[in-house]
Amino acid sequence: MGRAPCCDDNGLKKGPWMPEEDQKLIDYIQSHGHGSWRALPKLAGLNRCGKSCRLRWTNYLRPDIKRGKFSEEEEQLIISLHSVLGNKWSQIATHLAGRTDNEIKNHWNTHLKKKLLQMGIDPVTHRPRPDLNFLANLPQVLAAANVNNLMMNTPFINNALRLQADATQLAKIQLLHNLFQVLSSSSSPTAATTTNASHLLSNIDHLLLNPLGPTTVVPNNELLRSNPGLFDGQQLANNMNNIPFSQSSHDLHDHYINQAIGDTNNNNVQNFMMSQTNNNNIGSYNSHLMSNSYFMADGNTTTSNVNAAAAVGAAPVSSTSPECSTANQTDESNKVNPNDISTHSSTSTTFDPWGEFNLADETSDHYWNDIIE
DNA sequence: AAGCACTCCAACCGCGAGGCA
DNA sequence: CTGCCTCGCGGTTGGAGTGCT
Repeated sequence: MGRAPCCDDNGLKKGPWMPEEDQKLIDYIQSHGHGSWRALPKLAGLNRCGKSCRLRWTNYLRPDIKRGKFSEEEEQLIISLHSVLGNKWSQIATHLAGRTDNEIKNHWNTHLKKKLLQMGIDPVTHRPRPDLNFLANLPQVLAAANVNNLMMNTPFINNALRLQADATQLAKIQLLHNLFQVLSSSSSPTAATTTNASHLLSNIDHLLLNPLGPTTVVPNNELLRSNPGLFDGQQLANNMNNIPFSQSSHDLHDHYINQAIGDTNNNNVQNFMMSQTNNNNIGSYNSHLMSNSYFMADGNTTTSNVNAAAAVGAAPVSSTSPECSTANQTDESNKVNPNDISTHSSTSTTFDPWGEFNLADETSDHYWNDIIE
C-alpha cells in the first residue's frame, strides 16, 4: 500500500556499491538527469532499487559534495543550527554547502553529541545536564574551563570552548539555585534560615547574573550551622535528585539575556563582561545565553551564530509547520529576535545581594569543588 | 600475530507528506 | 474524497577500519 517494493522481493542488489555501478549511475544522471528514481535503475542498467540509487547519488556521487573532515566553523554552525532546528538534518544541511544530511547526522552522532555530553551539555536541549553524573565530573570540567578562560580573553572566541565554560557557569548557577530551593523548602527552617533564604531568593535575579563575581560571598556560619546537611555531598545529591533543573532558572536566563542582548552598544554590558573576565568568570553565563540567542554580549558575532540567525531569518521555523513539530524542537519563544536587538536595556549594578552575609575568602572555583566533592 | 573492543560511516529501513488520477 | 505512488526524511544497522591488549 503506497510503499515502494522492497529490494529483497525483487532480487535487486543491496549493500556497498561497486565502482562500475557508480559509473553507470553517474553517466546516466549526467546525460539524462535522474527523472523518476523508480524508473532510473532499469534505464541506467543497474540491478538496484530506485531508492538505493537516489541515496547513492545524493549522499555520495553528487558532484557538489564536499568530502573530508568537518572544519571547526562547520561544527559550530551545526551545533548552533541544531539548537534551533533539532534533528532536522536536511534543513541543517541546506546551510552547509556540500554537506549531506546523512553526513551531518553521522558526524553529530559520532562526534558532536559526545563532545557536548563531555562538556556537560545535553545534546537534545543544549542546556547543561541536570543529572548528578555531570556534577560528579564537574571538578574536571571546572579545571578545563579555567584553562579555557585564558583563551576566552582573545578577540576570536572559540565557540566550543565558550560552551564548555558556559556549562561550568550554569552548573554553578544550577547548584546555587537548587541550594536555595533546598533552603527555602526546608521542613524545619530556623528563623535565621528563613530570613536568609528569603533574602537570597528575593535577590536571586542578581545572583544568577553574578553568582561568583567580584563581590562573591557565601552564607555565614549561622546558615551552615542551621543547615548541617546543606553542603553534605550525599544529602545534597539526595536533595538534588528530587529537584529537576528548574524551569524558573531557564526563564531567568532568558529574561536576562533579553535584557542584555539589546544592549550590545551599551558599555554597561561590555563593562559587565569585562568585570567577569577580569575575575576569571568571563561572563560565561551571559555568553551561554548569548550563544543560545545567536549573538555575543560584547557585540561581536561569530560566523556560526550569524549564520544560524540568518538561517532562522531566511527560513523561519513555524510552530505550525508539521516539519518542525517534533518534541526535539527548541522552544522558539525563548529565542531573541535579532530584529529586536535595539529594544532592550541593561543595567550595571553594584548591588550586593548577599547583604547580611559575611564576606568569605573563598571566591574561587576551589570553593565550589569542595562543596561538590 | 591474534583476538577483541570500539569507532565510523555508507547504506538500509520504515514512515509520512504530497502529488495525482 | 480515496487510494496509489513517489520521494524525502530521520533512525538504525552492519561491516570495514583502527587501536589496544
